[in-house]
Amino acid sequence: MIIKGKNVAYKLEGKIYHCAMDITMDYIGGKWKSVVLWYLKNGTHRFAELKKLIPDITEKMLSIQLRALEEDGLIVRKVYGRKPPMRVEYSLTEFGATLIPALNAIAKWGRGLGDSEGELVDVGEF
Amino acid sequence: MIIKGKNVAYKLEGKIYHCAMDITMDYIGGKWKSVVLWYLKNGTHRFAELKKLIPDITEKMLSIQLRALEEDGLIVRKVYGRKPPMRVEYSLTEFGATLIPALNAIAKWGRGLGDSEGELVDVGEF
DNA sequence: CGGAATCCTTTTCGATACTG
DNA sequence: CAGTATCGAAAAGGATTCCG
Repeated sequence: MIIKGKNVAYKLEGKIYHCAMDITMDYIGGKWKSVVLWYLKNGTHRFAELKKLIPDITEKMLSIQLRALEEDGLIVRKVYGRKPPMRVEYSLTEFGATLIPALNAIAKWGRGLGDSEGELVDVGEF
Repeated sequence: MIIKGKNVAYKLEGKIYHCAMDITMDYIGGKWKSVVLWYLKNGTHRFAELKKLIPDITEKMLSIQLRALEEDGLIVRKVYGRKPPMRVEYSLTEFGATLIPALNAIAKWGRGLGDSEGELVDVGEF
């Protein structure tokens, strides 16, 4: 990032970013985060629901992603009940909701490509 | 992705995607691709120019990312001259240009966060 | 129900050195 | 100038089992 002949960068939470893309990608990058956010975009979901919506993710990965997203302040985790059959719900925070336009743009491009170049396949066995 | 009670997915170049986010992320995900695309968005750049614009990337990584982006059809590589002091230019393809709205949305969010929460630091030593 | 623990494999990343 | 080659470290991802 070059401003008026000087090399400058953003410093955020101790990390240096030379480019705004980097910042966003640090929040939504990786294989799963954007997908999880996508499904939380339209409302609250429980752990098992997310696992069903994202069949290819393992529970371990889902757990890791949810905790990372929570640490970043993008989602909230709410626990109902304290004994084993408990209910945990995840939803976007207000901060997380600011990502929605970007998420929509990303999904729109993917959908466009999928519709024009790809084919729909049935994966009903899930 | 659930349509009328059936589980369907996109199949694109042999890969299965359950979610449109996935498709896009396959093209722009990872640590460097989006940054490279960002700098090519506004015009052609040479290898060494990109290296300067993205100080933290190694030549190896830059090379790998550029080849991956080329394989995906997002950028073109043009070589001028065939003997060692040669000139190689990279630029977005028409297909790559369709990503610009999404890239803009991603950068906008990062910039917003950087401006409100981060600080600008001088990294003039580059 | 909603994970955590463990172990393992795969992929990515980075430093350094070298080349047509 | 624009990369490759090589190596090793680190991170990401996956399968399975177990637990409050």
